[in-house]
Amino acid sequence: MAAGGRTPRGKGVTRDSLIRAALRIVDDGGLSALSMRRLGAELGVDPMTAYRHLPNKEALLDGLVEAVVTEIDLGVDPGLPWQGQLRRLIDANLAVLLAHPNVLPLIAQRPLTTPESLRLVEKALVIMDGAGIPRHEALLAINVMGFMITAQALAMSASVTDSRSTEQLHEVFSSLPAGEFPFIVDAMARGEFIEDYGQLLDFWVDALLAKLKASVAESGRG
Amino acid sequence: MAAGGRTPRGKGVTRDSLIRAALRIVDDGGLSALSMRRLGAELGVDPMTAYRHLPNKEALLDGLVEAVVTEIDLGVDPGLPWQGQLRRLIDANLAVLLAHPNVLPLIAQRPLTTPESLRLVEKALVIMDGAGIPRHEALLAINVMGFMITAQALAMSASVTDSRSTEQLHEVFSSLPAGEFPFIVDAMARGEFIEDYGQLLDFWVDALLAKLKASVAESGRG
DNA sequence: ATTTGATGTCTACGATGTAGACATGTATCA
DNA sequence: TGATACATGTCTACATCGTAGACATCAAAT
Repeated sequence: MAAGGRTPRGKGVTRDSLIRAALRIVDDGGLSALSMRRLGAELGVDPMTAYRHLPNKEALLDGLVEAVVTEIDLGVDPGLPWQGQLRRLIDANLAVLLAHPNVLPLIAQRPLTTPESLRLVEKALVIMDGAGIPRHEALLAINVMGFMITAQALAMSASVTDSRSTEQLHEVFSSLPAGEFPFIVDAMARGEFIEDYGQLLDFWVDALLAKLKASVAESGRG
Repeated sequence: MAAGGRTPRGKGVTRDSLIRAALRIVDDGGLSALSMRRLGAELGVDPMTAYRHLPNKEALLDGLVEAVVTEIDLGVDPGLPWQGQLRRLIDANLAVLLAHPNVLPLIAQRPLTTPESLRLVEKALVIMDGAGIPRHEALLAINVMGFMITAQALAMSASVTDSRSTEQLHEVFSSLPAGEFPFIVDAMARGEFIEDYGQLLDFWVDALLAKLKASVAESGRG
């Protein structure tokens, strides 16, 4: 049974099927729903089976992050100006992270040095090089982008998921000593606190692109 | 015994002493070293004692974050230009995070809406208001600062702590298919990858301050 | 003197990650 | 063909975790 070219030994569990099962569990149950026992159950298999394909749970989590990062669509229209190309990359990255909000805490804590995320880095380097941005500045910008995209995704998903963030947050703000936090209370009263995180995205992307543009001008002069 | 004005019931365990003990444990054993049992041992007390002062472990972790954030020195010289004042705030914040690198994963995952971190927000708002920065832009900038300071601290502490980041990272890079990642490999060969994270800090702070300056100019015109 | 409430202790439960021995079936080689 | 090795899945077991719930102790309030 289990059709396929190769005769599959056992029940056909692989590193890949384990990671995809884990992603399913995390996507609709949160990180805390993912235990090795639950993972085994998802595949109808003994919990210990996973350990034939992964050294430990940490490796499973690494695989989760890798799987999500691989989903990022790196296709950008080379006809766009470099700013537009970078923005596309950012949006694509953000979209994927928001599609798997429960994986975000993992992504936030792992270095972005896996081969998968390096594809993204390479792409950004190509774009920036074409724009005449000095290599050093490009690498700095890539770091900032990586951090901010994750942070942006965390903020956006938290504002949707957490019942606290929208509801209890207002409560916290309302009970602030107005004498001690005049500006915050005032901003709160005027409803100036950020609710549209798209504005936050535009803000920092704009700041970053402006900085890069300036560095092009400078190095061009030199 | 246990001198003090009030007659202390029991062994003098308080929410405060628990959190300080927890911070000690985490600071020199990592987050994984912090268990309720270990916490009890640190104070020479039954593990369950903590539950008389905290509803659950989550609350303990919240307390840890709160304790660290409270350490931030908010004193800035009002004689400095507003850019310098903001930079001081950033540096002070960063310094405290780096003093407790093991708490960083917690900070990265919690919303910055605790009363303690609001003191920092208020301070930043005051400075920016004095500089004529529109309230809306100020709030956006504060968000970016919060995220980037945490990310910066994570990057800096990881480059020190993780044996991977300095050592195995070079190994990963060396074994890259040069045909597929020409720019990365090239940058690697020239030693252009970031090692001094101070440059990263300067880079994004500069980008942010420039953006704010521009928004002052614009709103002044309008 | 009696009650009350706060604090600390003890025991116990279910869940977790994973080590180690064992079973089973396929591929390899004599 | 039969013997051997290896890969895969299973089973049992253990230490550790967070924490519920009953109990003990003792100062403060009545």
